[in-house]
Amino acid sequence: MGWSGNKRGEGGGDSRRGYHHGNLREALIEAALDLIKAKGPAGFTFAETARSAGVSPAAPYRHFRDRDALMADVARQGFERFEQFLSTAWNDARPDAFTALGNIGKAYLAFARTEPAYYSAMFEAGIPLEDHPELRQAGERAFAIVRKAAEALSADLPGKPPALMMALHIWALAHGIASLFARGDSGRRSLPMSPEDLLEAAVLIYLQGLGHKG
Amino acid sequence: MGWSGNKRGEGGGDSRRGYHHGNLREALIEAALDLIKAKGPAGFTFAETARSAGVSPAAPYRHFRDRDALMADVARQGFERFEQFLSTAWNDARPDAFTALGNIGKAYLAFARTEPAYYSAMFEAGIPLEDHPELRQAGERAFAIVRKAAEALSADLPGKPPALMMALHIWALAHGIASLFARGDSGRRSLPMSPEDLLEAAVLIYLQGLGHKG
DNA sequence: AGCCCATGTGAAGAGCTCTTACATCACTTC
DNA sequence: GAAGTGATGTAAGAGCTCTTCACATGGGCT
Repeated sequence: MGWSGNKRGEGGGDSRRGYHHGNLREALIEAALDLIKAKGPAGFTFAETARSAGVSPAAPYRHFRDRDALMADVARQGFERFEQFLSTAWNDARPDAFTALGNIGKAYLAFARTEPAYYSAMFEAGIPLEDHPELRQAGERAFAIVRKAAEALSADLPGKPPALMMALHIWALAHGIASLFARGDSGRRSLPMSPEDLLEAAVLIYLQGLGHKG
Repeated sequence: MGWSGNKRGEGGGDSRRGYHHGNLREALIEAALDLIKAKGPAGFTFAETARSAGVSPAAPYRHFRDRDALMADVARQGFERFEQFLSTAWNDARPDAFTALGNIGKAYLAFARTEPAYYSAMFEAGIPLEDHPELRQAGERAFAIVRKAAEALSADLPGKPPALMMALHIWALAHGIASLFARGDSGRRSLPMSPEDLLEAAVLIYLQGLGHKG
């Protein structure tokens, strides 16, 4: 697991000084991200990733079993960053739960917009979750942030609506808006308002429907 | 355009007696749908589609410029069916607008579940809309059904909230739930309730937030 | 009947995947 | 420190698939 350190005693931006790359695993993931960003999740091959990282086509097989394993690792890393991102936005319900939930929504859309490659790998690459349990777990950890927020809000609402249901509704709403309207810069559809405003309005209406005092 | 009739006279299920296939374009689309259903939108190739239709690998190039053109045509056909599906569910606001909107939601999820191949081609294939204007138009015609429903509901709500915004919210919600929870039979995540119930509850809460009398 | 062009075929070139044998380096052990 | 050892990368190649060419076929029009 401890794959974080670069083995060469670094001294500069010089990328490959010797025979060994030194950090090929990370370099492959970065190359894959660039290719996904440029040509979509289906638009890259194992050999192309190797070429892009400056190694022979056989080298990646030392680190990943096949293309899907690389894609799954990109997605797993994406979910971990996503969890961080959402957790920072939630910021332990500060200044208050309602505002913090709004920040989660903005963070969700910001992630989809600024990290389209991760977002594609996570949600659109079609990786079978049953073959990659660690990927499923990473996704559930990210969802847990939204669920925690829903629990905090539920406590202040009349009748204490089920937090899991609220979390699923909010996640689906954010995901739907991100998928349909906030992908890449060439937005897929024109809108009368920004995706962020659209999501904020939806969440506000939804919470009012649950008895939140606007 | 008149591509409906089979040119060869005979009777019988015999598929290709002569040199020409007779209806290759439609056969390729059907083969592509089967392959998308089996292996995902990225899991088929032009040559494989040809093989599946029983012709040589070069034959499809007479009907579609490349793989993307075939995929775009599948998606366009999918949007047209989708529009029909939603329109039937709406049924001109019968028996009443609220019930009919619920039927649209159920139809949305039913389409995603029973036609996963079309759904994948429409929303997950990553076809650039700017390259295929007829595809964008087909998508907008389908969205217009939801917008019509939103307009009917808005008229009965206090303050007449903007129908376009309502339609976008409902579409995003349905799309998010379909993408996350109602894909294929190997559902991606376990749920405490069916996707249909989840969506129905969300729409109900949302409309209550807009002042709908439950 | 005969021309014409839409439609389909077959062969060839390019690229990808994955394997096997070998080369090189980092770290350990004496 | 020097040799051993395992991890990491290279080179070469078999088998496959995709895509493009020139060529074959036959339905429809005059």
